[in-house]
Amino acid sequence: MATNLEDKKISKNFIELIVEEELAAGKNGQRIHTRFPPEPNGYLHIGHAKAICLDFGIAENYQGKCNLRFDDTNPTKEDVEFVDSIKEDIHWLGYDWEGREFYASDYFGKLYDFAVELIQRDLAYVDDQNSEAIASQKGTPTEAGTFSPYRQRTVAENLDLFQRMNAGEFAEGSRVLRAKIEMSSSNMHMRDPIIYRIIFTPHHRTGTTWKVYPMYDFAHGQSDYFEGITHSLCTLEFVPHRELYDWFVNQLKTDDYAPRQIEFNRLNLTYTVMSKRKLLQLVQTGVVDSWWDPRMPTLSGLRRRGYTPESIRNFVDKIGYTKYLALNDISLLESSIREHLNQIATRVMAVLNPLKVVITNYPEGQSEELDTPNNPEAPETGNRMIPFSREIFIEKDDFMENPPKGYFRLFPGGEVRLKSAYVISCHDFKKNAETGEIEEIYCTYDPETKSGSGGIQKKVKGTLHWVSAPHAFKAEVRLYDRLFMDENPDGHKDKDFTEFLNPDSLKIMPNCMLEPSLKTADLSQKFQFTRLGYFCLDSMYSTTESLVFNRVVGLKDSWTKQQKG
RNA sequence: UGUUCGAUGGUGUAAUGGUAGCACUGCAGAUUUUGGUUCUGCCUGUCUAGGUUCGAAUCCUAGUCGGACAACCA
Repeated sequence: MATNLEDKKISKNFIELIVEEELAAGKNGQRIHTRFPPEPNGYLHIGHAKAICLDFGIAENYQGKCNLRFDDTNPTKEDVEFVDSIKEDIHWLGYDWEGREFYASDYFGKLYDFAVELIQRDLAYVDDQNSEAIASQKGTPTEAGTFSPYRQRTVAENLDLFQRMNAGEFAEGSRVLRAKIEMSSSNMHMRDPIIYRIIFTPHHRTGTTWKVYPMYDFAHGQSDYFEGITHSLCTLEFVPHRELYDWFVNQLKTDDYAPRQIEFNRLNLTYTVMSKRKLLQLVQTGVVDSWWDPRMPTLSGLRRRGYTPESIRNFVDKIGYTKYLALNDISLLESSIREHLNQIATRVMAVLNPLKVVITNYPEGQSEELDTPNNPEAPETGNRMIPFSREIFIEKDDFMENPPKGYFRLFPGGEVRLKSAYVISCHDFKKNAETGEIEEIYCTYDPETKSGSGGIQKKVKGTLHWVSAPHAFKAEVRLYDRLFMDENPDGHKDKDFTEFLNPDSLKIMPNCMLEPSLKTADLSQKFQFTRLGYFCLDSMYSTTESLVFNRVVGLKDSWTKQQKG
């Protein structure tokens, strides 16, 4: 059968192979239906993007459907705030659920009825013990559990009690409903799992209608079943839940159809943490400014940082789906965004650490407009004019009084080309006698070397970026580095992940000088600051009066690497 | 001393019994008005031991190592 996959890539992941086998066998009438089931208790991160791409991607590639279903079975943790951000992030990534927006809470009635049915079939009972007592009877992975003293209650008594639990007659934690399965199962999840608990916190959608709420295991598979899901894709830690998932579905099903749970490896990235709890901790302790801080691996953070949805989808496609617990190198993510931004970013000039250069043979008060390409990788984007004058700024790093071997930039007696302008040579400089700091440098330019003029093709080693001092405007630029200094910050048993926080993950550069065209920059644009990296406007701190730019990622820099080397 | 899932270069991922390939990283070199891009080359791999087979990364057995599992979380 023809799939959209075939013209995209050659190799398929193990889930696609399963799907194709089932399709070939005619399972479920060759229907493919997945779901993305976030819990609305936090912001989506790039690990969720991996799941989203799989869930929606499988549907897309096999002419199927993918539902969005909020797994909102725990009102004490969930909130509408997160529902909206989750929907926004999925759309931003480029996926759509075509109106099939569901909630586990949509099924509270059906789930309650199913629980009642299980009680009637003597497959569920009300347990009056507290959580400690229940836990102690659970046994351990190597020892069987023991029966609850309430396991043999009559159907009538269970029915009455469960109804009264939901009526609010009993305190939170005083009673639970348990499935009656097998206390000696080698799978802990099968040892009479709790399926309903009493919660009085109002639910974000159903308010105070319910006093009992289903547990994940009692809601997820059944919700899949109600929605006609064929493939319920989740992460590896749910492998032991599958037996229970199937058990409930088998009690529920009336024909051949049953959803199938398949587990894949979650995303781990070097130099970052991915758990919602830890990300929340970073927000609450003020390490970052919000869930959408540009250093966060959240989709909102990556978006603010300047990552494109294309680059994230591309990255996810490259790391693949397996059952191996992998730790993916962050450099692969960085290469994905560089690859995309290299194609689409407008090349502009910005100087982060300005050093004034006076071109002593350029007439005072004169200026001119020079032609420069917007993006050499995309010639169709055309050219624009940039102003040039007697005084310009270059990067402090681009001048050295005593340069080391292999330094291609400016030094006394040396010459360089100014990008899209002229070749200049340095004949003098001013140095602060006390601090030793270079304050100003003096150069002459060669009018014959104007870029694109067809004049003298002088060969110089280096080309520098620059801005015209009287035309440039000041802006703030924020440079980001990885949040953690350890490759696997939460992979140490004896050390807390916060011990590895990088104190230099944010560097604010308040006095950058930018070329005038950047004054009208907007949030939709991506830039390459020539020779520096990729940048975009910051959506939180930028105002029309004072612009703030974020560095998405630096350019590859073999010079710095060589120096440190 | 349980159950269960897994193991292919530094990292991630292909090869579905028939030439171990790709991407990232790293290292060289070429090109370049970005020390970017692009191009070329190089480095490095089937956890171990048996077995099945003409042939094993792939199948079988045992071992080693790693993960998950004892929330009224999802």
